[in-house]
Amino acid sequence: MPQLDRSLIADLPLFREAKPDELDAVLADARPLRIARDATIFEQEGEAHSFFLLLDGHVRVVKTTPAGDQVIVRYVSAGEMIGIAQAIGRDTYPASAIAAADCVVLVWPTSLWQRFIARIPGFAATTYQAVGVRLQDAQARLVEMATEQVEQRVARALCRLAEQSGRQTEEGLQIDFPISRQDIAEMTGTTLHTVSRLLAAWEGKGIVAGGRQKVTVVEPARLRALAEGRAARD
Amino acid sequence: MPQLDRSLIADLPLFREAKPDELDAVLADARPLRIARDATIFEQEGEAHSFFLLLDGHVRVVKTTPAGDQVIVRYVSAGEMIGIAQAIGRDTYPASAIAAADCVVLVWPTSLWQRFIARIPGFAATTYQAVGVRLQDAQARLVEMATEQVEQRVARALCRLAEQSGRQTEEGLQIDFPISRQDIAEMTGTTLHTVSRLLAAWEGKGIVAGGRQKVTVVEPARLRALAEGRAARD
DNA sequence: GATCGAATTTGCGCTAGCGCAAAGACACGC
DNA sequence: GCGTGTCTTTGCGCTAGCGCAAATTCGATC
Repeated sequence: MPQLDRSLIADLPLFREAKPDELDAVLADARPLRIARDATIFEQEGEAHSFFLLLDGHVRVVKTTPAGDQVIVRYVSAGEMIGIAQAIGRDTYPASAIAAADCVVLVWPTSLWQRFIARIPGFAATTYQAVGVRLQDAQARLVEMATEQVEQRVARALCRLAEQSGRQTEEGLQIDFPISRQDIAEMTGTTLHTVSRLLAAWEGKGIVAGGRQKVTVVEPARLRALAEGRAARD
Repeated sequence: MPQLDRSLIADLPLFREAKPDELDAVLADARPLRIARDATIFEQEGEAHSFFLLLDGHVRVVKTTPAGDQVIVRYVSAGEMIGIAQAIGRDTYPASAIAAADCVVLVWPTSLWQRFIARIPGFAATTYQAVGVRLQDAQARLVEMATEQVEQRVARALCRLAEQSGRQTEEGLQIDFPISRQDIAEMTGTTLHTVSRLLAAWEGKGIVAGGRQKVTVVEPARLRALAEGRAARD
């Protein structure tokens, strides 16, 4: 059972307005859980009986088509909630969540959702706002998928990942969890082959550095230029 | 000034739980507005000073990229709200709204949003739920864009339009507002040329019937089969 | 009903990027 | 240290669908 750092949780925007005793009551209802890398947290179309707060690690949210293709809808970082399907009126998860690295989550039964809303001031507002942000994000990606070439989309995806979860190393800004070419392909609607070729080309130009399940952005500015369709000089 | 049918408005899910006098108070604050086809209701990146309820007509919500490409994010039918950017914490519209047919809308100044939330029970819940539905929809389209071929995407778009806004005619299920090949292309991330070719092919098979700014679905079942990737026999 | 402009159709060449396949490279367990 | 499986790289052919351009049709306007 991982040890909870109460003060860290209290600092989350989600609980900014919560009174300490209410927060404690709510935390007492939570079950902390360690989740190993690649383990499934919940399954697409599965019954939504829990919601989660990601305390540590990274989670990949994936949709699978009837044909079996997978698309990565988003990556979740610590401090965000996942599995809040019931918040938007669904009783089944619209996607699967898979630990992209070892994770620590807090789990509540769905039945407590209403109590959350009622007892934690600001919780509803923050949560619904987060849904709005996700909508904006999804629409932005829709526009990108519709108008941009593969190279641009991959560059953009890497920029996002590096900004959201980049760790500074001596080599550059490294993505903080294992990510394969296949994963990048599933974020951008292409194939791992094309991603591999692109990364190889960029590595040749010194923009990124690759590795097994690893990507490091060496020159963020040039990658961003690619992402925005500004032709990189040479 | 169009004449308001109060009972029609009161029947909307949005106001299902509103008390009659509160509803009247809120409607008194509204400015009804006729909007001619192709007129802009609000502009992307424009300051969000109003929100709208679409009473009649159809509205196209469009995002424009820096490169000038347009993508149709969704079509709005009567009874839905538009321009609720401030509800999700933005002070500028993330997209443009253009009347796809002659429209009647109710307009409120953004400053009244909080009053709406406070005075109309169920309004906040319904609205946020609608945002959730849009998110689901956007993610579903993202998956489609990432995994499906153009033919499938166009078939799907037509299915959606026909279901959402189809009017039964002797020829088949006709989309209820003027829609060009270009529009369909902007919904599906392709070009008007490809859409034209696809429609011509389908028309030859008797699945749809075309026309200038007009599409009629003659055999919905076969179109759906195409949309779901089930190979249509011949 | 003649004119004009916008929407649509159609042809043609071209290429981005997919699909398949095979060959490396690396991590991990024994 | 060795084997094994997974991840990655790379080559090669092919095609879906784009871009360009020209011809055509249809509505609207005067």
